[in-house]
Amino acid sequence: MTQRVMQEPTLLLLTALADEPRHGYAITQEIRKISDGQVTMRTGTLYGALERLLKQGLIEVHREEVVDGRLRRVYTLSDTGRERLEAEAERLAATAREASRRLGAFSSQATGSPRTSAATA
Amino acid sequence: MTQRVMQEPTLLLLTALADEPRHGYAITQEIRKISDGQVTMRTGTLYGALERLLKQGLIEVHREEVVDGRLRRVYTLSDTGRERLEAEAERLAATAREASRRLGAFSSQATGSPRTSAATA
DNA sequence: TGCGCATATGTCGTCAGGTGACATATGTTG
DNA sequence: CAACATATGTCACCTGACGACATATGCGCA
Repeated sequence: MTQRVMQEPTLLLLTALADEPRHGYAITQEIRKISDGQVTMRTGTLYGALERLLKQGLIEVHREEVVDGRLRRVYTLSDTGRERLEAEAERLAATAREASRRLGAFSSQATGSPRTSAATA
Repeated sequence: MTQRVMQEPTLLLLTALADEPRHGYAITQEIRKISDGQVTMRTGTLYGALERLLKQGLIEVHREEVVDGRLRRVYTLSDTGRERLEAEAERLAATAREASRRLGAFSSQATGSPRTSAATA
């Protein structure tokens, strides 16, 4: 099946829906909070992603409410989305761990020249 | 500077160079190992990424050797690349942690197998 | 009264980066 | 000698993120 690896903005979006349902604008605010102010999801990314994730069944429309005469859609994680987010988070953590481990492994042997010394040129 | 967030294949590539210098094909094999057999980096991604990362100064040509009459380039992480990888790994870990935390917060009220119990009104 | 800002949803063109298919060449093994 | 691992490389295509723009309401304040 080899599905494409989820990108971070998408992952942040799903994370923003992990604890409770939210509507679009609230999601952008939540993402800013999650990323400690580092990531501002533009509406172009947001609404495109929402549509895509709906189609993929990772999120669902929790309810629709009318506020000030305008339709507001509140989204929620689907069961599939929840499972997927769990898997992605785990995989991401593993990748990050491995990167840190290797970086640490290197710095521990300090400036040791790589085993394979210059073999011609 | 608002640089684009690094994608996972790129991060895996840098990780594959974190402990010791490697040439292209060795990198793909290492990535497979790192990802526990889940990610196979195609040559299209690989050589494109290598060129890009060279241009960005995140990796360097460690040495060039001639094997079987063919040029083989061995790449290594630059100091910048090492710092960048550290930062990315940290950020990734934080994101993954936050996702898990929120998922956990939710599942604490609905622990057990993810049932399709649509309690959502 | 109206100006700017936060809130709020949405569209569209552009672009970076990843994917998959293809090309090419040597060494090894059955 | 066929098939496969090793090895480097190109290219067209597509997805998804980005940035700019459009639009509309409520609210504070000058």
